[in-house]
This record gives sequence, C-alpha cells and structure tokens, in this order.
Amino acid sequence: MTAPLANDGDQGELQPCTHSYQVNCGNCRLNSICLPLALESDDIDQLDSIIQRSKPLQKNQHLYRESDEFQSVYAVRSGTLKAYKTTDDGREQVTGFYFPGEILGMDGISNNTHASSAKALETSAICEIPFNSLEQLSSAMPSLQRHFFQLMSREITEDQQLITLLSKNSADERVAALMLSISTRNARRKLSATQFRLPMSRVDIGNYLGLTVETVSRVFSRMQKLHILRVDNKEIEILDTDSLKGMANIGE
Amino acid sequence: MTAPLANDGDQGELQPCTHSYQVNCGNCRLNSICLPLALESDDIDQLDSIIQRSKPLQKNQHLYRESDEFQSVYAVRSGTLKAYKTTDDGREQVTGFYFPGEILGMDGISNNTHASSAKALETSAICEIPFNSLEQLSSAMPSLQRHFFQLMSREITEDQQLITLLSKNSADERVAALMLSISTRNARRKLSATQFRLPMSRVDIGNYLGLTVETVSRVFSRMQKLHILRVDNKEIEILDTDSLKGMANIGE
DNA sequence: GCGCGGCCTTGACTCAGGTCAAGGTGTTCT
DNA sequence: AGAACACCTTGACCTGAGTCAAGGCCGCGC
Repeated sequence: MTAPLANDGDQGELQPCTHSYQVNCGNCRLNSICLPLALESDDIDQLDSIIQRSKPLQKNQHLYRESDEFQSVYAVRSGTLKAYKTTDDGREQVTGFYFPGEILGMDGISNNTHASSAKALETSAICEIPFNSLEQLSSAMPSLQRHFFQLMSREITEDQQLITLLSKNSADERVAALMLSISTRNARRKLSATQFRLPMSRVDIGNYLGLTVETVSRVFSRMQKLHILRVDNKEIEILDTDSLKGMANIGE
Repeated sequence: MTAPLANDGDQGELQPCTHSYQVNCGNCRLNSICLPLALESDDIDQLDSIIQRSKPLQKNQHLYRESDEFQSVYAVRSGTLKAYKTTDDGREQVTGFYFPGEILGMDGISNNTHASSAKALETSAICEIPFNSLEQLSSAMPSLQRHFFQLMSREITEDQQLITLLSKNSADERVAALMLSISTRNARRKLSATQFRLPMSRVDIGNYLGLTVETVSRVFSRMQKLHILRVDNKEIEILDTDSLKGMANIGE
C-alpha cells in the first residue's frame, strides 16, 4: 500500500486536487458509499491497484460518449456528472445524475458499447475501474462479485423508481421527489440534507423529469410561495421536509 | 450431456407440459436467447444442475411479490409475466413484460428483497435459478459471470429506453414502440413478427406506457384507421411495419 | 339460452403542462 | 466597466391526454 501523502487523505470532494492523485480506496472518505462491503484490507488494496485516477474533468467535458467502446466503469470522487442519451431525432434524455461515491457506466456492459454519454456538470474527479480487471478480481473475490451484482441491481431499481415517477406523478411530485433524492444523497455523504447547491441547470432537471424548463421554474416558485423551499437560483434550502415529502407522495 | 428425452426437446412455449419437467438447458430451444454465450456443454450441464423447474404458474398467480425475500432469478420458458410495483398510494406501475427466454427478478439482488411483484398473464412455465448457486458457479465460470453482468446491464439499458419513451414521446409513439418491441421479441423466438396475440390487457399496456386505457384504445383505433395495424381485440396484425416505425419515431 | 361481469371502445368535456413570447439576472470575456 | 450570452422566471394561450359517462362485446356460470 502506498502511504497517503500528507494532504490528500481527506481531500474529499470540495477542492479536487489538481497536483496529485495519491488518493486510495483505503483512505477515501467515500468508501463507505462506494464500497459498502466490509472488504478485508488486503482486498481493498487489490481493488485499489486496478483503479486508475486521472486528472479531473472540467465542466462540460465528457467522461464517455454514447457508442464509445466500453472499457471501464467509473466512480465519482468529487463533482457531479449527468448521463444522457440522444434520441434519433436529436433530442436529449437525461437518465441520471451522479454524485460523489456513486458509480456510472454500467449500462455499457451489455454491448461492449456505452449506451449513454456522461458529461461533467462541474469540475469532477473520477476513479476509473477497468472492467476486465474488475471481472477477474470478482471471480477471485466473491464479496466483490456480489457487490457489483448489487450495484447493478440498485441501478435497475432506481431506474424503475424513475419510470414510476414519470408515468404516474405530477410535475410537483416529480420535482419534490428529485429534491428529496438529492437531500438524501447529500446526507449519506455527511453534508447538509436541507441546504445545497444544485449542480445542474433547470433544463437538465426538466429533461430528467420529463418536464419543460418553464414548468420546473413554476414548480420552484410555487414551492417557495408555500414556504416549502427557499430557492435562490441554484441554492436550495428545504424549509419544510414533511410538506416536501407530502408533496412528493412517494416512498423514499 | 444428457440425451434429450423423446417428447420434450421441442416442447416449447405453446403447450406447457404439465406432466413432466424433463426439459434441460441443453435441449431447450430457447437457450440461444436465454444463454447467448457459447457455453461449453460441460458448463451447460453444470448450470442445468442448479436450475429448478416446478409446475407451471396459472394465470394471475404470482411468481414473487414485492418485499418477498430474494432467493432466485427466473427464466420464462413459456407464457408471459408482468412485473409491477405498487406505489405508496396503492396504484400499480407495470415495469415490464417478460416473454419466453427472458430473465426476471434481478431487481431483487440489491436488497435481498424483491423490488417488484411478478404475476403470470397466462399459464406460464418457469425455470428458477437460485442466486446463491448462480454466484458460486459464476465465480468458477468467467463466461457465466460475464453473461450475468450483461443481462443486468441489458435490463438497465431497456429501462432507460422506457424512461426516454415515457418522458419524451406521445401516446402514439409509445404504443407503436411497444408493438415493435413485441414484434422483435417474437421474431427472436422464430415466431411471426407481424401477427401475434397480446397476452396483456389494455389496462396493463396503458399502465406500462403511462397512459389511460381510453387513450390506448383510441391509439389502436387510429392506427387501424390508418391501415398500420389490424386490431381484433387482442389479436394484432402489423400491416405496415415502416409506417409503424415512423410512428414510433425511435431507434429499435 | 340468458344474465352477469370483465374488458374494450367511443364521445364530450376539462385541465395540467407545453408552447410562445418577453423580460430579468448572473457570469464571463474583453 | 460593459457587452454578450446563458440561464431563469413569468404571463397568456393552446392542446394532448385524462376524466367521466355510456354503451358494446365476449366469455362464463347457471
């Protein structure tokens, strides 16, 4: 195991380190999200050894593009990414937002080709996990194999949540649900569950939720009028979580 | 490899055999769909040995229910199933239809709990694949491990297709897309791509596509008037595949 | 054969959210 | 500092799909 360099241990997501990438899985403060399994530290070292950390992605840079050859899955170390598909007639469908600790790119496994594109919404640091090595390691480490099955299964259940949301819920409910989802994911990372900055634009939100920008904007205004949210451009404060949950009208 | 028994080799999906379950993966005519990998025949035998075939499910019987403990994934041998989630306020969201050769239940892996329910739309024969055994076998058989990663990844990309459909497409486009999807899946099983019987009700179709029954019905009428489809209750004939594709306005 | 219940279709009306248009605000580049 | 641009908000209007209501069709049990 490489010894962690002085300043990098808790570097975390806020100021991506541009001069050194000596983070490792053992000292990464996201590993409880990214690797929820109680891996043996030997195992962590093995996993660590296949992971590649390159220099951060700038805002709007692509991590991969639809129809690129699939080589790796990726873990977000800092920043945020959006995944999206382009439809035949050129429109975009945002299929997900990825926050630190979350894994993306798994939709490329089935065809050896990425089924969506992924683009940084802000400067973002990424861990690249070459899939071939991951497969080999998984065969040798049942707990890792299981972990990846679980990760993929979670992606499926989350997509199904979104399907239900799109198919059954009103604009208010959709936006409320997204705010709650971001809140929960923030809390998992030990950040505020009630105050945060949205990394994505209103267009992206609308696109993800199957709404127009105008509608998203009107919903925010409405929620603000009802004192459920304070909205200042991208800064969000949840004033009344219970009402927000009521408005979302869904599980989570 | 065991020699196929006299009558069971091509038993197929039409008349599920209620008196004998001596089908095996080696002689199953769906194995090119279900196991697209060129497995060694030794490997197939091993896989075959962990698969359990029980008696067929009758119409409306559940294969599993939301929040049941997750034990197995399932392959459809004959018949059709629908998977659905029940929302907090008691409404249903159909998340998928499963035809012979297709695998369901993978959404249960992440929590050891099924995230949806699965119910037979008609009498259906099922192969049960206990997940623990599958995991063990996967560790020993890299090609099987890869195959399951791919299957799960395919489920993800299909869900993302549906997300896009729900979020961006009109009622006409949604129904057209579903008809094409069923047509393609029929063709894979060497059945007619242009004539088939819908195993699901209009309610289920509407529910799956985020539409009301009335709208689904109106779309069918419209397509019939345009001579794209012939619709006689559940019997569908595609008269003009190109127009249907035009109407669907999507990739597949 | 008849009556009942489930499923499907059609019509008339309503409304949530889309579209179009205008103006505001914040950020970046020179 | 100022211009240019990207992004956000609000209003007025329109429309596709939902709702409500009625009637038809088909299969099943008696």
